[in-house]
Amino acid sequence: MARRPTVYDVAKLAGVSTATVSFAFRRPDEVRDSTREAVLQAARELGYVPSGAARGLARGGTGVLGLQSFDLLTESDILSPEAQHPNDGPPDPRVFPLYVDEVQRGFELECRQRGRSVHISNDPRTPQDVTDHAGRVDGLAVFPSRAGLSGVAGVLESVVRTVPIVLFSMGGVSADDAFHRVQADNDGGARALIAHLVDHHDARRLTFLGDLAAPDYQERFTAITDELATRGLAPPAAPLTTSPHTATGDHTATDDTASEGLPAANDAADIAAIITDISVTDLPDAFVCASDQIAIALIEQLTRRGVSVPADVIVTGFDGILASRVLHPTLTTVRQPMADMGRTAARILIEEAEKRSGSGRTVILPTALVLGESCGCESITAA
Amino acid sequence: MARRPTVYDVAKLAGVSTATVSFAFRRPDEVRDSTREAVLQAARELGYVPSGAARGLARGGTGVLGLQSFDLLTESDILSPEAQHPNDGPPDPRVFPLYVDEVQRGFELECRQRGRSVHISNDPRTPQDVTDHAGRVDGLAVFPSRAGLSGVAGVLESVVRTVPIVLFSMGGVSADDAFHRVQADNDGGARALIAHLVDHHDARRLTFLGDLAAPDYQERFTAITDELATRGLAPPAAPLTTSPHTATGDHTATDDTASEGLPAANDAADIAAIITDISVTDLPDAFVCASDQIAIALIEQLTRRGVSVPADVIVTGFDGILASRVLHPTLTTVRQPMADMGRTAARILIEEAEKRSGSGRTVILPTALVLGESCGCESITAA
DNA sequence: TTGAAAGCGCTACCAT
DNA sequence: ATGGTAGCGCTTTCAA
Repeated sequence: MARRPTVYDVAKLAGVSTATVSFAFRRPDEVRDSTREAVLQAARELGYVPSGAARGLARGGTGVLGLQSFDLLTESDILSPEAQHPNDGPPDPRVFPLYVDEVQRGFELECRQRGRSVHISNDPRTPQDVTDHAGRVDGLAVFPSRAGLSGVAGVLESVVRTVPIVLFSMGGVSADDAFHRVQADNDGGARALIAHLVDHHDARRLTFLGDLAAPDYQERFTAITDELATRGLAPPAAPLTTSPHTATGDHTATDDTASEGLPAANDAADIAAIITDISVTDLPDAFVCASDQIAIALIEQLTRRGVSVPADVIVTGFDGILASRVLHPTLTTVRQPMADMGRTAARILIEEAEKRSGSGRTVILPTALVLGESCGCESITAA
Repeated sequence: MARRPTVYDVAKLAGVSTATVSFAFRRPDEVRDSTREAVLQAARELGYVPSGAARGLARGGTGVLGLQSFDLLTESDILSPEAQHPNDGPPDPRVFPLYVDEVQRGFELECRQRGRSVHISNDPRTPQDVTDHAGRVDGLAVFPSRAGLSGVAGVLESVVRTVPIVLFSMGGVSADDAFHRVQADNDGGARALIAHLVDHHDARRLTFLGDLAAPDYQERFTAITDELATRGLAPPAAPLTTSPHTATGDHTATDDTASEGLPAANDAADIAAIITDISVTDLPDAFVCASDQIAIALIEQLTRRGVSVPADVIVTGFDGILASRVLHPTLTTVRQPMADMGRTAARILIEEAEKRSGSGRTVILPTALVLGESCGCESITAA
């Protein structure tokens, strides 16, 4: 493949200046027709592809929005081995699309509509990864992740001073900073769920499943506890306490070295262990899971051990991902408006990239209780 | 938000040269510890985020791979109005994830694994859009699309001379060029499907549904026709003939002006019209659809008009998207290894970005017949 | 180990 | 309408 031709090459071949070449492309109507044609012709002839880097440099600002995704592979850790096909295989809703995927899709759709392209970057392993990615975009949307470790999150504090950043699902953190936030109404959703479980199913002994290090999960847990208290009920059992390491998604500049040497935190593994250890002989009235994925993995495990849902015990999820509707039993869960969250984030980034206001906005989107078979509200129609 | 600090700012604050700043980041071990610390400290203090553009320019080559996606919105055109929620709503497998989404996911996963980030660009509307996007990446993967219109596809011929490009699902086109191709074994899959329909269900009168302008669809149609001929049967009826405009995904440099003024081709609309017009009184033995989406829309329409599948007529799909497994009746279809296709494309691009060999590779991945309820092979368990 | 300086390819301002 | 040209911010020899 040949060296990429440049404006100079095109200019020479077309017998014009580089300025004219640039204009021919960017301001077609400010160039005489014949000239423009000559330039375009020369460009085609040379296979000229303008360097995005050079352009971005010269103009300052690329029309690109970034999405800090994270390693989806570890997401399936709580699933039974069969579900973890490494390569291809039939579509499995337990693996895709998940929460992140739906949010990402909304983000992409909005960007598409507003003429922006999307830059998807890996789970950052070092602070450098973060700055490198941030340096390529006009704004960055970030999912919470185990990146809270090793100072990766801390760097965001620094980055946000020059690049607009919106944090997904990071409620509960000091909102008095430059970060923008987009989150779901965990509180309202969790309360509605508990109200249903208690008032309608007379559930009293609940067990909560989920790593409280995740801001979202923590919010849900708190709301659940409070809503139970309101009814004079005891807080839910929560077998998983906050991990010793810095909280998932925590982005405060905490002592990095403390967690630097830790093995990658893996709440999936923790959850998996707990699910496996659950006592089948002493079941609560309901397992209230912090996410649909956890609920699904739990049901799978319970079923395997002869416990039937919802006959023997109620199980609820949270998120409302596709799998919660197409697997059986369908999940009683709280749906987050994922696509909307993605779209909102993109919108904020686009606006903010221009206004450059200093303080962060927070948008909380409504959630909705969705009744399914796993609480006994719908009859199970198929296996 | 402050002006983005540059190397110069950091250099000055740290009391070193810009070269040292650069080294401190990119070659940490070639800089004295104390110096490096000073630089890092200064950088943090300033909220320094290195410009990706500048870096890309200076080094030539960004670690980014591009994916030319296309406007998913029009994809749902053949669905009943209810399915076309503009914003959020419960997850609907008829809308997501589709073929492109699964391929995209594979592409992303592979990139993630190989340390590349992904640049997702919109459906190009002008040749410029194509070059602009191509100019930002080290390699580009492209889906077939209506972009064949208005010369958008033609420009790829020019672009491929300087940027590695892999074409998805574009079989049947002259393979003697610089394009790399990743496609599914349409021929084998279609033949297996026909063999099943004819040998097992004794189907003889078939109707094919799908715009033959799509290379994939054309391949399937040809294989179907041939396989039927092999059995001494008549070719399938194909109510939709090739559109008058340049073929979808066609990237040969055809006369642009001819199609320039045309309204955006919309095979979805064509299909929708045909589906609506289908005579309920003169049904074939089976409707062999070019894609799962078409099959699903068809079944929806048939059901609405009192025709039951598979009791009254058999319907088959192609692709094996998630919806084909979770809706009822489940589809008898041919599955493409979508994630693998995406991964393969990424792999090719990464390798090729280095080797820069001149000629294109073509990889054909295997397909697999999947039996479902829509041909009567499985009993329908739920509505 | 660190500094000076020459680009990388494009845009945009100032002339003409 | 077109040309000359000074940067944009970073990397990378080459010297010191």
